[in-house]
Amino acid sequence: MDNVEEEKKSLNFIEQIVEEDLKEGYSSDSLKFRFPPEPNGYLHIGHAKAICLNFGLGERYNSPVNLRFDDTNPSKEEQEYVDAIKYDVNWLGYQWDAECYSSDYFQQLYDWAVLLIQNGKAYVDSQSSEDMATQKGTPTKPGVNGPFRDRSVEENLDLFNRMKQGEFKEGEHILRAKIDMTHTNMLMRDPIMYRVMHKPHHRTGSDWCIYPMYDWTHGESDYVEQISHSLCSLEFKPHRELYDWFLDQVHDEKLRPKQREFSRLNLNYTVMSKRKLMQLVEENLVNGWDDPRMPTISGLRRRGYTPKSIRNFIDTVGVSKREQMIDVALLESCIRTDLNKTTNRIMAVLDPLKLVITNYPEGETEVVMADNNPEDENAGQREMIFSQEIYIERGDFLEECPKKVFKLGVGKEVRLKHGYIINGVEAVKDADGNVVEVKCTYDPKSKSGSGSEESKRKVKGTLHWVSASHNVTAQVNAYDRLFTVENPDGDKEKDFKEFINKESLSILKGCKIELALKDAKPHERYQFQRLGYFCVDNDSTSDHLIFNRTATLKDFWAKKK
RNA sequence: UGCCCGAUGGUGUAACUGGCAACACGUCUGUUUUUGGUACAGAAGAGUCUAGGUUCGAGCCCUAGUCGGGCAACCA
Repeated sequence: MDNVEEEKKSLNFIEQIVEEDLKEGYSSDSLKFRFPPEPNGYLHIGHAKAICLNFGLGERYNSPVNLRFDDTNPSKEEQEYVDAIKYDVNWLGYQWDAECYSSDYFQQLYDWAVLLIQNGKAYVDSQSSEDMATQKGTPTKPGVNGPFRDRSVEENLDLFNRMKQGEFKEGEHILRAKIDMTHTNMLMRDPIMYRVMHKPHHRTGSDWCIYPMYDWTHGESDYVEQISHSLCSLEFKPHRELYDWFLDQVHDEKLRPKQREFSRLNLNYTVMSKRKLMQLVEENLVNGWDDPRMPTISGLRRRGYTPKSIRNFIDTVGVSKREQMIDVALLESCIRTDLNKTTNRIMAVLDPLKLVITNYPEGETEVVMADNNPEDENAGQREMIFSQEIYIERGDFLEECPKKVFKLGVGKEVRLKHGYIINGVEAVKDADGNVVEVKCTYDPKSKSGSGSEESKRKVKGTLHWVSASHNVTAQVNAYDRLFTVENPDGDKEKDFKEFINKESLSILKGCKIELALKDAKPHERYQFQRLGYFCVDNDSTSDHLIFNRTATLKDFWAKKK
């Protein structure tokens, strides 16, 4: 049955490539993938695409997937990021086969570089970066050979060795591959393989003062690990030629990895580059990498997103070679679908307005039963306390309420969910004319679940509520999109930060929550009836409850207005 | 004056590799509902960037354009 459905779903182009390879002789146990983040920042939803693609392939073909940290630039990389990345990948529900580091291969890479020098395929250049840039030409103009291009093997070997020994300052010498300065692909114009860097590395400490560049490192690392399919994003397409050239230099009879490229994921109303996300964090425009407004995995987690919803989202957007600009509405749809089935419903009043039921016996309370989740028969029921004074949502009262609007008004009735049907009598106002309290009457025979005729009446609106003396006060963080425009970095004139939505966070204090949540723990998720899905924040304590709004419910009425 | 990708409803992805353009999200309309949620039923919305060509037949193949993106860091 599962197979039938599997069969029906068409393969994405990467899966088709793998299938093709399998048909043409790859054994199924030769399949191996990898996810290769650079530990210089936190993972975001775009990385989730790469993670789900690679680990998804691993699951599909029962193949190992390595987690490889591409740590060849000690000036940007930190252990903190390594730890955060591992946490995120696990959280998404994936287990890597081996935890690898490009830095594990520094010695092997060095030995191969020596081999290239010996074969006349690499040389030490000793010019300034400006001179080298000039010689490199432009996309439309071929480059020219530099003066050190024909150094002898012996001299190159000696210089390269002394680079490694730390005899030179940064920028004095670099090692370049000797390919073709007139190549139409700029990347093939004698690309740099090593630079001198007197910086401690988060793993190798001060063992090295030369560090390999990405192009030289990546393919050879794939080769060492025997990765069959090395998947990366589209901008690396031109690098493939170089990837293959470098592999040619060291390849023997072992499996030869192949690089293939797919498009990045972009979401509207946010930015997705690590550099820009870093800026938001460093300039305190958000509260850290895990700010619930951030498109980072950690941000989404704190916001209340589930791994399942993210995986489902990634599955839905697909894999192709055209730049995707996905509507956040799709992401939201994914989390709603998940949470609708799994979260218990709770009454929470975010903007409380006191309501007094004048014909309800003063000082009396009673217990009413409430379903935890109408979508889940096994979710059971809980008790709520009903009393004469309760809170309703300020926005649910309109003194003069039109028939078509399902709210409480003076002379207009409404049902209190799991409670009684009430009828508005009077709006009590302060000196400025603000409504501070609403008086109403209730129909004692209309109690929900009582089975009475009165309880079965059709009433236009149903309100959520919480007893005025039986509740817990909480803070609710209501999040909105971080940017006011669909593509904040799409404007050439304006900086993306000019489009930041100043109302992206509304902190609501004094929210009244049903007593059942008084001991709610961080990460717990609930549906606040009629409002949306909420998640207990990391910093929440029983003394100071904090909820983050994950997503609102779909609101037909809000759109209507 | 170059090289490399890409182009299918508003968005994204399909189309059994040449046979009536489908699915999801979004939008709209009903039904049900003690959440203006969910569920259910239905509708609108593209004739596949353009022009040629091959073919009985082209979104798929070929040619030439157009448009969009990428390529000149001692970044990855």
